[in-house]
Amino acid sequence: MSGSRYVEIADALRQSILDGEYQVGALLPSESELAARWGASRGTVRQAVGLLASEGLVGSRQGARRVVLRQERRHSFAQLNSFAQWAAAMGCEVSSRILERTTRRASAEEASRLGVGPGSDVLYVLRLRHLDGEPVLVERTAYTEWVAPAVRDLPDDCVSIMNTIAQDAGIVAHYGEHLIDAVAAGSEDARLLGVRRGGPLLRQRYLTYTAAGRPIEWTDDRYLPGSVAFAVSNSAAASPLERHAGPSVAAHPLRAS
Amino acid sequence: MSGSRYVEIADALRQSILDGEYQVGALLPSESELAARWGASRGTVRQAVGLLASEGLVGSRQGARRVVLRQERRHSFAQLNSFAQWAAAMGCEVSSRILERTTRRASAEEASRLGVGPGSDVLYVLRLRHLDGEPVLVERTAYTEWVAPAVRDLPDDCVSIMNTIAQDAGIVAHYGEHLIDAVAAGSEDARLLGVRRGGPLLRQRYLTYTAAGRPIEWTDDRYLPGSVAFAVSNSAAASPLERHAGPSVAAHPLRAS
DNA sequence: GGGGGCCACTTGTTCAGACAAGCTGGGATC
DNA sequence: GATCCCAGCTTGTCTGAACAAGTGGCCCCC
Repeated sequence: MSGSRYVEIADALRQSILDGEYQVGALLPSESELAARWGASRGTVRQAVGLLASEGLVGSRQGARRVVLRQERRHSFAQLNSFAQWAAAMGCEVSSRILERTTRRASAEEASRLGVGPGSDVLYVLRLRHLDGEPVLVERTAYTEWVAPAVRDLPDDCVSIMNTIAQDAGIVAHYGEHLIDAVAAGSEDARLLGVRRGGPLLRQRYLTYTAAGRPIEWTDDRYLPGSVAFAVSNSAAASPLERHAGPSVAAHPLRAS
Repeated sequence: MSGSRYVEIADALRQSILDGEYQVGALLPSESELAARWGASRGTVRQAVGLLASEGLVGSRQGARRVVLRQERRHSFAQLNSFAQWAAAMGCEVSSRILERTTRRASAEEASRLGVGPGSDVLYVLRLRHLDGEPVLVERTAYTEWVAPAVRDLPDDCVSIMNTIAQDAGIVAHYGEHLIDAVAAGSEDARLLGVRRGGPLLRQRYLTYTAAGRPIEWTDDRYLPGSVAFAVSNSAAASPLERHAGPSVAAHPLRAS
């Protein structure tokens, strides 16, 4: 693993922070010292600490040593695409059941989001997902036509559709755009989640793409309030240096259209 | 803008994308070509495109040219701290009114979040904020004792407390941690926002720090549903396996504690 | 025509060195 | 004793070079 030296260094530093070797508020060693200690160049060390900064674990100001901001682990935004992956990482037992699976004409919004013609067909899937046995999430997804064959024959209790079609059909979600807001529970939501109609639900709608920028699916997730929250760390000086890394994430409140 | 060379290059590229010179799905020039065109080294160009990637505008895969993912502007997560700044950038008229301002003992949660003793005082501020004349946000903030003097004497209609205390007292929020979920409107929320009690509200709670990691405030914002949504772009880059994160921002659904 | 392999191109990673800009602490000064 | 200034440290930016690894297209062969 670790194909990369800077990931290796970042992993070690992260572990030191998580283990409490560096307390919150403590100063990290200087880049030169870390470079010497690891036998790497300063540029490589900067990629490593840049990774940690992007995770919100450490902060930095020009001229002063880097500071430890947190000692808890945060998972990547990359996992925002996968409820199953996130739940597994949190140590929760997750299960899912597909309640409906039909091919139908795309709605105007679906067609627009997925970038297909208004008359195109999509595969509509309704799923109810549980966390530790409790129903917490109603998921409504529209898959584009070219993805549909990979999804059509999956078992109803498939835990992670994303993972499965990635392995079986080589369809990997590389990018995602998410819209998060609150919405009143509809009658179907209320019945499935066991809440009162009109009560608050946390809604996450998202579009995923392949690495080449081809849309895969448009999903509407509705969470039981209190079961999950979205956590975000940000930094004013968030200038992503050479790190390519990844996942970059840009976000901000948007006016609902 | 004076800033740095790579910011200058990023600004120019961003403008080209926004202007439609590069359409969604189009390929950007290679790094070498950009470097030659700008008379900069490849490293500097990589910093520039890394910035765009962190904004979700472009994506990249090893071996293939960078692709344009979007042509709309997205603001930085940095503005997540400031409703006023964000609204201004969106071209909306924003106004605020402080309805209550009292010094009282910190609640257990406030003390814990702000890292102060359970007996400490905080300055509690209740604000109602409008967008284009409509009330959309109820804001409840607890300021730590050392910040309180800068906030105590602000006028009731101060549009941006963050900006004002940054200019007047030099207190600048450098980092932030945000928790986003949905909650039922309480009776005070319902009265102020003009919704039914128990109806859905989008809640954003956040803690801001100075550059040195010192907590400034703990805030509970409740938005009228439909008035705003949070938008997030993510990219599952480099690491084929799980873990480590994104760049400028790390976030993910968290189980509410 | 279809399949396979080769190759040029592009991005990812790393290095070593240089200067600019901001911070900190200690010493000199008032 | 309080204040100011500076020298040294640390992070931010930039250069030029090199190799590794993945992509895409072209060409050849079957």
